[in-house]
Amino acid sequence: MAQFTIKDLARLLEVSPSTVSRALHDHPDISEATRKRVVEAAEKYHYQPNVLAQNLQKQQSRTIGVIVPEIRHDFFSTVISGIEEVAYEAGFVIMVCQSGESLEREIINTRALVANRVAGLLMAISSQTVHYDHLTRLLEQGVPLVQFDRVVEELATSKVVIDDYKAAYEAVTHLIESGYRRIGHIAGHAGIVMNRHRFQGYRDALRDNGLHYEERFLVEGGFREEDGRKAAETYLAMDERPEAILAVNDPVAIGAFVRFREAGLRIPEDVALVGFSDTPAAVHMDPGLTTVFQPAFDMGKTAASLLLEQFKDDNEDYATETVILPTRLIIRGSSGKGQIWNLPLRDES
Amino acid sequence: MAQFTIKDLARLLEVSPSTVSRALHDHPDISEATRKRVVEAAEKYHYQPNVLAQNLQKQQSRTIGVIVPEIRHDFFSTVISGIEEVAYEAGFVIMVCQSGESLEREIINTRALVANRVAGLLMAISSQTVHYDHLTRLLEQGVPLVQFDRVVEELATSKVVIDDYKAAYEAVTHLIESGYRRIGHIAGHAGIVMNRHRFQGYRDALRDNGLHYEERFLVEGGFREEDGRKAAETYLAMDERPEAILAVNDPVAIGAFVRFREAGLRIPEDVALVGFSDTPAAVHMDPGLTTVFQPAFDMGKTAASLLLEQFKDDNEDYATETVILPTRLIIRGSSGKGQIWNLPLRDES
DNA sequence: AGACATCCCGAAAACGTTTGCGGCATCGTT
DNA sequence: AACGATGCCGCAAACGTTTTCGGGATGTCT
Repeated sequence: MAQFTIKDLARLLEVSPSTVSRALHDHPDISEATRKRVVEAAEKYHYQPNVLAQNLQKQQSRTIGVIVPEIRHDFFSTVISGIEEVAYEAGFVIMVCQSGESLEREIINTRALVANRVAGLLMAISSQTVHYDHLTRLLEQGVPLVQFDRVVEELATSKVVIDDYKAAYEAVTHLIESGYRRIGHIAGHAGIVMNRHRFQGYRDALRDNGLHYEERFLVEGGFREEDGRKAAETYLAMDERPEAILAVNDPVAIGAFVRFREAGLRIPEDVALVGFSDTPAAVHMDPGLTTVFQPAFDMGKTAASLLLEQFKDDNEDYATETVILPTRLIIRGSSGKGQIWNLPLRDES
Repeated sequence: MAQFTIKDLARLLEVSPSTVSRALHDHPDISEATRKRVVEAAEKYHYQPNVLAQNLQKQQSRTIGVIVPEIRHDFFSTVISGIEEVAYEAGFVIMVCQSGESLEREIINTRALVANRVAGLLMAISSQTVHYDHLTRLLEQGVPLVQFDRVVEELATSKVVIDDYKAAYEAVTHLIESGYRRIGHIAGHAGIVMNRHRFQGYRDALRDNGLHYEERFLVEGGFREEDGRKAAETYLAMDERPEAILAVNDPVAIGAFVRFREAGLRIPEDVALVGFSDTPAAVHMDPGLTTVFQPAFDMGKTAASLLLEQFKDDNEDYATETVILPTRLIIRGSSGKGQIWNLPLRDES
């Protein structure tokens, strides 16, 4: 149980711990002969450096912290996958926390991660994050932070997002071009900028196409399938329903999809649906769900890359950067008379 | 950038570092007065203990390592979610790595995690893990390890799995009771015990119902949708096809599902399908995919709990425990004339 | 008044590394 | 032969904690 340390190794080889340390790090002061001797002995005795001690001494660690609302959500787990990928390449390891959409827990998580002296932080804020004292504190302390997906714009950090406005705009434009006129929107909580952007894109697309925005067709909810069901209920209770609906994300779209089906409505004849993020399930719906593909994996990779970048230039004022990843509207059966069975289209880059 | 340490706090309060440390840990030797003084000052100056230093000193950390094949897979991300949940409750933080189904990377990951002195390890082995030297090494070093889902049985660790044999047995029995006779199986790589168990369950269910196993109906492949497609190709090329198929997991089932559809086959009339693990997409297929529900979230929770348990009794020989989680066959349209649209049924416990 | 226990607190070592500094050989140069 | 340069290595401090040990007050009891 007691670990095999650098001192033990030194004793066995009858050299000083300093020599061992230097030998293992290819320090020029060490002769080739002893270097070899040390390295071989280290191999033989399965010496494994205590990273904790190293980090303590070097005053920096090679772990990066990640906080997301829910790990199990397809989108976030894919982002994390991307993060781990580049972290692994760079010799980093990741610590992952989920806030469960709770501000309190998000705060505790950030505390825990900086207490663990992560080299930097990657996060997507919870939907209940109404103030950012914990994040500004991070910046004051000089902890590198880059936000992704759900970001607070006011904060001077690097960000990687998609162009929610444009994506929503294009999605609605597509619906209009497909002949739909009364177009509704199941929005997410307006506290999150992302949601406001999507809403604005929706609204402007209507305006630019000579349609006017009708508030009664706007339903606000959460991010889950359940919220989509509820929204569908609301629409079903109307005497005049929208012909097409842009949902804030896929689960919500799917929830509405299922509820409409249960009510006997045909998709897309009675009501068309467009989602957001291309969940694996989207392609397998019947008809397939038209949706805005979000490059989740890429998002994770670039967010992590941005953070690593930031590590290098340790000049005080690092120039923050905002990367906007391209989205792609994937048109399937739920929004027109088009094709039904599309092949899966995911980012594997 | 320089951290605010316990020494700084001590200097400001004109006490010794020892006193500060003790005060922050509610040590009885400290008077209530100074305790209060210290705690308030710590709060005021945003003192955050350096966990690295603590861990180094205490010779133990409060982080647990997790290694899975792929984070982005729905099943694993759900397991991780469960792990994080109980880890969070217990004041632990998790380090997550993915092996990408590569043995080499799995080895590197374990090395990195023990180098980081995690308190224990939770892992599901990769499909290419053909030897376990790295794992036996762990046990020799006394690193607590519990395996889940994909386990190597020979290893004397706690495990949490499902009864793959029984689940497969029941699934096939269900197919037989639904009137199917020629039943095929798209198996996973036989190197993984889980796959062998499922195969045995499949085979025994046939035997116990007076049907005999026909090797031509067994197709071996991987875990991904692509593998399901390929398997379907194989079946399509046969002059006599199976009437029903048990797939090793949902993605594979879905891949086959889609391919069969493309070939003009009707499901379940021309070919019935049963999957494994109840992916979110399964319920939204049309017809819905019959599948064996695996309590992924629960699996993560119990695996983590088992590990925490092991931390407590630090007696040398901890009694390893194997927990078998119950599965449930969720019957949907793909395996009979039954109901088509089921509501989502997932573990949220 | 002495003995003793009790209450707080500080000094210092330890956890496993890394690294600046200095020292001893050896070698080449004059 | 004396000198400086070079190559190789060890000493010891440091990173931020925790914890053992002990010690100085104060209080209590004979």
